Order: sequence, then C-alpha cells, then structure tokens
Amino acid sequence: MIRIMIADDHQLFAEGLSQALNSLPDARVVGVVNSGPALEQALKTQPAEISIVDIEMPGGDGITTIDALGMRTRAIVVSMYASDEQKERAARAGARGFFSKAVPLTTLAAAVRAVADGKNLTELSDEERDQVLETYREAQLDPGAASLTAREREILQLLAIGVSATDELADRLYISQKTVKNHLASIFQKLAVSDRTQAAIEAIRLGIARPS
Amino acid sequence: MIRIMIADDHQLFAEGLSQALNSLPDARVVGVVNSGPALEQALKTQPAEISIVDIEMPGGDGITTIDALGMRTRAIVVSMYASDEQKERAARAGARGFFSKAVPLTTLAAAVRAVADGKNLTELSDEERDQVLETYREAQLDPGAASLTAREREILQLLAIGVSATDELADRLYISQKTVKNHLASIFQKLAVSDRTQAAIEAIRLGIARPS
DNA sequence: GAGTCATTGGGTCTTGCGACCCATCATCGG
DNA sequence: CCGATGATGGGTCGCAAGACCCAATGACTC
Repeated sequence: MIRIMIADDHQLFAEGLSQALNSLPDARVVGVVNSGPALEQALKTQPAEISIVDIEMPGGDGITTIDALGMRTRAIVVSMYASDEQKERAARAGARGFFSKAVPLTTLAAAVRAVADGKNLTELSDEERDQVLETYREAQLDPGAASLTAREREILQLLAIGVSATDELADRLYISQKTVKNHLASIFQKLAVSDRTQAAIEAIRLGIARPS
Repeated sequence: MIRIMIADDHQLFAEGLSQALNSLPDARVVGVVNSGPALEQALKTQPAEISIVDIEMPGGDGITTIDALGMRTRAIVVSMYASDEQKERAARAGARGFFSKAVPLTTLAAAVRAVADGKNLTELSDEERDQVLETYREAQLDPGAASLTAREREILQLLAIGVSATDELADRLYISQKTVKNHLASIFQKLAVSDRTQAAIEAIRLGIARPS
C-alpha cells in the first residue's frame, strides 16, 4: 500500500485528487494540506512514501518545500502551467516526477507507482518516461485478488451490487447453489475474508465491481 | 439524484472532482469533458441538471459556452483565479454559481444541491449565499436512511468497514448480540434490504460510512 | 500423455443469521 | 403526566451460510 500526502492550496483540486487516488486499490491518501509548511509539519507525524505537491502555492512555492523535505518523502510535482523552466527547477530541488494538471488520472497513478518503486522520472527523457509509466499502469492487485478467476470475479460483481443470497446468485449464473458456495469459499480464501459481506466490501474497494 | 457534467481542460482536476462528487449519495457525474464545445455536444445525448464549468479553457472560454448552453443545464463556474470581474461576466452569461477552486468540496457540493433546487447563487450577496449554502450542506438522504437512529448508523459504519459478524459487532459496541440483531432488523427494514451484505453496500453508497 | 487448474457438482455438519414474538427503562415532547 | 421513541435485552424457530470432505469434466501446458 502506497501512502500519499497531497499539498495544494486549491482545496477542491486536492480533495478531488484525494478521492480519486483513494479509489486505487494499491494507494491510500493519508493527508491533504494546503501549503508547503503544512506538508512538512504533516509528514513529521504521518509518514508517506509519496507527496504530490502543487508548484504554485502562496507563501513559499512548492520548490523550496521539496528542497526542505529531503529524504522523508518522494515528491511528485503537479503544475497548472507546466513549463520546461519549472520542470528544471523541480528536478534540481529533488522532485521525482513533474506533471501538468492536464494529464489523465491514470498517468499520475502510474507515476505514483513508479516513483514509489524507486524510479526518478525527472531524470528520464520524455520517451523513456512514457515507457516506464506504461509498465506501471496496472495496479499491483492484492496478491489474493490477482489470482481470482473469471467466474469468481463475476460472482464478486454480483455480490457488490447487492445480489447476496446464494439462490439468487445461482439463478443469475445458471449454476447450482452448491457451485456458488464453492466459488464463494475460494473467494473468501483468496481475499482473506470470512463472509460475503466482507467480500462485497473488498470487491468495491479493489475496484473489481463498480459500486452502482 | 442530481446528474452532473464536468467541463475542465485540466483532466486531473476533472477526474478527481468527478470521483469526489460521485461519492456523494445524492449526486452522480454523468460525463467529464475537456472543452466548451465538447460540453455542448455531450449534453445533447446525456442530460444533466448541473454542469460544472472551468472558466479558463482553451478554445473559447467557459463564458461563451455557458451562454450557448442556455436552458439545457444549470452552470456552476469554477475558476483558478477568481476575480470579481470574472464573476460578473459569468453571472451575465447565465451561470448560477461561481466558485474559486480553493473552496472545500463540501461547499461545492452544497452549491450543486442549491442550484439543482432552483437557487441562483450569483444573484445573492456573499452573506446570503453562505446562508443558503449552509442549508444545503447535508445531503438529502433516502427517505429510509434519513430515519436511521444514531446507534443504527454506528452499526452501519462498522458493517461497511468489514465488521460483519454479530459477535464482533456486539464486542465493539459493548452490547449483547441480541441487541445487535435487533438493530440490524430495523436497519434492514428502513433501508429495504434483506441482509447485512446489502446493508453494507447501501451504507457505502449512501455515504453513511466512508469506504475506509 | 501427464499434470494443472477452472468449473461444475455432490454430501454432511455446525453455526450463524434473520423473522417473529416479547419486556424494561430512560428520555423527550406535548 | 403520559405516550412515543430509542436502546437495551430475552426467547424460539427455520433456513441459510460457511467449513470440511470429495469427484467429474474440459481446457490448456509441458
């Protein structure tokens, strides 16, 4: 699980990004602050592998903040108006990634994974960087969730939309109730849960099923 | 259910906001686009009560777009650098609300509800507007969910984080298993569900419990 | 061809769950 | 002061759910 801290003075952006990143199965936003100094403060009590920092913030811009953070966290800079000059400065200050706010969420998610894995995206050429990001596009699912079979996923999807009774599941899938229970048993084992309620919650959390 | 369309050229912002608004129990984002013309196009096939429009977009700014939208949707403008002059122009073009991207999500959520309910926030003084927003801070919960008691909510919150077994719930709340079952029975009735799995899903959907 | 695995299904057994009945006590509003 | 409601319990009953064994088939790999 990658722990993320977000620093951005535009609260709407910060909160939205927080929600979005939290929906990833392999990341968790542990803090949202709105200034550089607040980020330094927050990281003292709450460690985070990754910090996403807006470069345009009032009261000491993001650059000086990143410099001050040093080794405590790895910073990814996001900017409204991404310029090469900004990128240069961010890289020199120690940022591991630099992105415009115009990039899709999936790109930032890939960057978070790449940087958490030790990559420094600012050292790479644009082509190299895109190539690296490509390899990190897929979330590393929980070891359990990754090994779910197609049928098991199907059952989880139904579970997550409220089809919880064994007989209903059996009807929907045109199989016997016994088979449903067998599938559920393996799902429980793989997800390390003990009943279908917990399985449904896990399914929603892992993004296996869209929560309606 | 309030249907929302988001138009913003900063995709990271748009997607994040989409996730955040989707987590509200009474709203649903039905489309995310990155330009004014794309918004007009999208609204032709997918109706939405509310459109959240960035005023700073390349290729014809948000203002002209709002003008063109007319009666099809009610626009709420968000801006990076909120100025009085921008606010004026937005109001004249027909926007029903105007907010800086620095406002908290809860404020925008309240504004969405207020505008969907027919209010025009741009016509109000700052004090009046804040007063109106205050009355819309709470989501209008489902008729069933609204009548849940404090204790029932508490049980739902635990359910939604995976505390599903009766004895565990009883332990956490320091009450007998029988009382837990009694509370669950009334929850099922109020939410019109038939078991704790469906109740947990409803709880997550209604925003009664934060999905961890 | 042997082996692995997904999918289907069987049986049995214990426990948990949900439906239904009930009572007690405190709090709060009329 | 009294009725309503919420929170706490009790009991019973039938069925569902989950844990544990197992087997047959088909597909795919080595």
